[in-house]
Amino acid sequence: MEDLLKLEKQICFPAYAFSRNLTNLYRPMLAELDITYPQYLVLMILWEHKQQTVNQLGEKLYLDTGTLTPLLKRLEQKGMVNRTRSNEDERVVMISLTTFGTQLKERAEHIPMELVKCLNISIEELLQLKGLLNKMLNK
Amino acid sequence: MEDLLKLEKQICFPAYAFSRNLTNLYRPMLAELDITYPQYLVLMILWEHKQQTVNQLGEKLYLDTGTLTPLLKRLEQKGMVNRTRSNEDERVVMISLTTFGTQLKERAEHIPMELVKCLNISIEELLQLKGLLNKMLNK
DNA sequence: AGCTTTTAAATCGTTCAAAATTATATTGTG
DNA sequence: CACAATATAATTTTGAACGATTTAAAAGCT
Repeated sequence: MEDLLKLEKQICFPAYAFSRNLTNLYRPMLAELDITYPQYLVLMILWEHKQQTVNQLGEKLYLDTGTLTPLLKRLEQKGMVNRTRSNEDERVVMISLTTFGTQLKERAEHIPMELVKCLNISIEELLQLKGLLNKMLNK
Repeated sequence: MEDLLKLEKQICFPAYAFSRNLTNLYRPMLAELDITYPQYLVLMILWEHKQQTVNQLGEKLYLDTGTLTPLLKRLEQKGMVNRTRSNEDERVVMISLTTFGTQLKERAEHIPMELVKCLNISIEELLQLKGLLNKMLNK
C-alpha cells in the first residue's frame, strides 16, 4: 500500500521528466532542419502517407486542432506543407507536403539512429520499454 | 539496424504521448484542488521540505527559472505559497507553504492511489517501468 | 578599493497543450 | 424543402516549457 503511493512519484514524474528530456535531445538535431519535435512528428506521418486531414493527424498524434492548427500554419509559413480545403467537403483541410517538405526527409534520415545512440541503453531494455509504453497507451 | 530505426518511433513518440496522457489523467483530480500537474509537483516538494529556493526546485524538477518564476507567481496568487527574498543573500527567493498550501496536502492524499489505479497494469510491470525510466534519466 | 566573473531570478519571444467558444458546413428528420 | 442537430475546423484563453537576454547581488581577483 505504502509502496503503491511511492510508485506514483517514481513513475509519473520520471515519465514526465523523460519526455521533456527526449525533446531536449531532439532539439539540436531538429534545429538544423528548422523544426520542433511535434512538427517532426507531423512530417513523419506525411512522409509516409502523403496527404492527411487535420483530424487524421490529430488522431495519430492524440492532439486536437487547438494544437495542430497553429503548428500546421507554422509549417506552411516555412514552405514545408500545403493546407488546402477539400473540394468534396469544404470543412476539411487537407495537409500535404511541398517539394521542400518532401526533401527534408533525407536530411532527417540520420536522426533516429543518433537519438537511439543518445539514449545509451541496451536493445533488450529498449524493447522492454517499448512493450511497457505500448501497454500503457492502449488503455 | 533497420530495427533500430523503428525503435525511435516506437519509443520516443509513445513516451511523449504517455507523458501527456498521464497529465490528462491527473487533470480532473487536480482541478478539484485548482492546480495543474507541474504545480502539484512543486507542492509535493514543499510538503516534504517546507522551504526551498527557486533554484532548488528547479534542480529537483529539471526546470529553469523561465518556467518556475511564473508558475510560482500563480501559486502565490492562489494563496498557496509565499515568495520571500532571503536576507543573507538578496538574490535568492525562498518559496514556502502558506497555511492554505499546507492544508492542501490532505486533500491531495488520495491522488497517488487513484492514479496508479487508472494506469491499470500489474505491480511487476510498474516496477519494471520505474527501473527503466530511472535508468534513462540518469544519463 | 575597483574590476571581473559567477550566480539567482526575472523577463521576453516562440512554441506546445488543452478546454471552451465560435463559425460554418453537412446531415438528418419532419 | 426547412430547420435543428451534428461535425469540422478555427479561434481564444490559460498555462506550461525552453532558449536567450537582462538585472542585480555576491564572490573573487589584482
